[in-house]
Amino acid sequence: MARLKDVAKAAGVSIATVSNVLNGTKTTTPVVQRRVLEAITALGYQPNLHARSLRTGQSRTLGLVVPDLTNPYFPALVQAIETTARAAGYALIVMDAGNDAERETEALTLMASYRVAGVIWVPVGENHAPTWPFPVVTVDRAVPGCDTVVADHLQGGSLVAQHAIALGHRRVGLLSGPRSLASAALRRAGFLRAATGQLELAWEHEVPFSSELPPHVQVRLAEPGCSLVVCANDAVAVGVLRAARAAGLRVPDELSVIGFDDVPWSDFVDPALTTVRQPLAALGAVAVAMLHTRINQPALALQHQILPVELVARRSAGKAPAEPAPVPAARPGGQS
Amino acid sequence: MARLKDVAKAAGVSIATVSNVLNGTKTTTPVVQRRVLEAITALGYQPNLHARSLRTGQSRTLGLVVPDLTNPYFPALVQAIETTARAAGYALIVMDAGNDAERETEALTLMASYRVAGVIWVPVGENHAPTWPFPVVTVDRAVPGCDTVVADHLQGGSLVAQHAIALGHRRVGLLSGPRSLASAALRRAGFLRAATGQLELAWEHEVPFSSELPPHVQVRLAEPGCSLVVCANDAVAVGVLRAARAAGLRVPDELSVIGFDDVPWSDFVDPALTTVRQPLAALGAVAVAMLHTRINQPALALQHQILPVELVARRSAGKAPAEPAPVPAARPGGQS
DNA sequence: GGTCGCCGGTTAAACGTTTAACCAACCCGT
DNA sequence: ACGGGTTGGTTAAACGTTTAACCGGCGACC
Repeated sequence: MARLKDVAKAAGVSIATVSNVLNGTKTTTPVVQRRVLEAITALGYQPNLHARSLRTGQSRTLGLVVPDLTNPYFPALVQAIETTARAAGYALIVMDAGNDAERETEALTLMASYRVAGVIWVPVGENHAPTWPFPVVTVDRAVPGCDTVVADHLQGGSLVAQHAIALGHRRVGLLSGPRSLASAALRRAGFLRAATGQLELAWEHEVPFSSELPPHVQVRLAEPGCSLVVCANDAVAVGVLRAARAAGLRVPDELSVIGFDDVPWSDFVDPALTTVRQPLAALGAVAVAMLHTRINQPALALQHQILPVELVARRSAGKAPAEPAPVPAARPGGQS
Repeated sequence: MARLKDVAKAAGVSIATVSNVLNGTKTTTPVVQRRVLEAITALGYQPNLHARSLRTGQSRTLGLVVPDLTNPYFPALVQAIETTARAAGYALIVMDAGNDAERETEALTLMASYRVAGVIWVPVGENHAPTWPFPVVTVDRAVPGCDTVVADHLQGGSLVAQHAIALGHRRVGLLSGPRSLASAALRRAGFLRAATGQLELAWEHEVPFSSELPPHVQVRLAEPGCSLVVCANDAVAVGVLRAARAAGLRVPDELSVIGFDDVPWSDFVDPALTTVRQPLAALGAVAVAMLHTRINQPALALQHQILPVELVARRSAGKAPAEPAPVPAARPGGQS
């Protein structure tokens, strides 16, 4: 490959001059500038970023560590990160932690070897934050010493509750996600807060983020005793859809279902899922923006951004069915 | 960050010695070896790969260029590539071409600047193959000067036909993908070949890879005139599912549907899609293996591997319904 | 018209590695 | 006892950049 030296020789000029016109470090006379640029295109010169990084001590590479690329949540995030990173002049080294804390630290130390300018990190679980030799911004989970950008799960939960109320539901079942995950806990909290006084919690179960529902939940769904099931996840929403079908319950006529995440296929299942959309693209864009400013101004105060989510109403959640006179506890004087 | 020099000083030994024990270049006495290793862990030394690459002229980084990360086909592929690449000691720089040929070449030239050891490339469309300064293996599409690994779309097509025959179908509709894409053309060819003599092609339409079906196909599906629709894609299969539902046709009782790809959610739609699974993980693993050998032996003959696919039978395709005596064209003597 | 400052260019050092070339000491066989 | 091979270590050059330091010439200012 052509080196700076070759360009210099071809342009009849010193190697430093080529470097200068290349990055506009010093002013140059137009004629020599033209000669240099011509030589560059003629030789198809591409700067050696290894050499540049070595010399300048900074690199134009960002790292990205995610727990599991096949999680439908991530592709859109990764895409947004890659696109905005490249637009800002960074390339992206991606590593998959395989949902394993050990492989995750492995990945992060590797990132150190590659001398990335910074990394965007979606932590796999609860974690120690050994301090890394590069700035880190975490996405979706807060980690003590790091900048963070998360979706507003709390708001998401309350949006669900509001929607349920607006549709006229009274008794709802709740399938909440692993309590140990901050995001799941926040969704639950937001939902419960906005539900108090308006919605009655028929039952609640804590389930993993999966469409394979545990047996006791399946039997519960055979006779839900509520008009709406609020799910931790689009995946568990699909599980509920299945269970409902198995029980002969028509969705949404007899039972409404609400998911969370708006994964790409939530519009493909039948009925299409009413769910809460996470601002994946914005999450990614903000993450690289934060990282970029942190790289340039390491001393800045820690940032913590919370991005708004959005309820997308589709067919899986409909109006509450006319109450089958459900044990009229309060008799306001009507005939019984 | 700690440099080789620091380790050397801490261990009371020369910088070259440290390098030697680090990569086992020369034999060293056990005592000095221990001292060096201790110093390394004590200082938390991580080699500067930029410097190493600069010196050795080779890098431990691979590139990956894909048309669109949000395409459900890719995450599993990317994951497989990343995992096997890292196991082989490479990091992976990922770039999304945004389905745009221009951004794609942009990405590839950038890869040159990063001096990647080689790149794995899923080309966005029909293409010129300007020769790149690094080895390239393409996935899913053949490109003249490159090693290639593809799934056996031809076999996939014929598997579909065989399955249809086994289920007793006679008249089928075919929604084939863009003829300009080699993969789509192969699927079609494989299907038609295996179908001849056994299956009657009621109709065929060429559709884009999308679940939004063009209007004329929608009206066709309102009265399909066949017992099975073979789809170019899982996405279009979902489109067919929708149209069938709109037309009041029960799937699979009245109409069977077969997709292609086995995207992650094909098990989530209702009914779960019968489809053809592409060996995504194998594709990725083979791609990096090929690239690895090509990097080490540039002069080898070009490779072209075709990986077997697999039909996964789910609920969307069932037995052919008893023929409603469909205009008995051939009268074997029955009363007319 | 002499001097000062700027302008446009060059020279050379440095970044952190690897590795060829060199060297001292030691072991062994004669 | 002496020389040659081997063993375990060091010195220094090189990879392709950036950038500080240097320098000649030219225009401007007094």
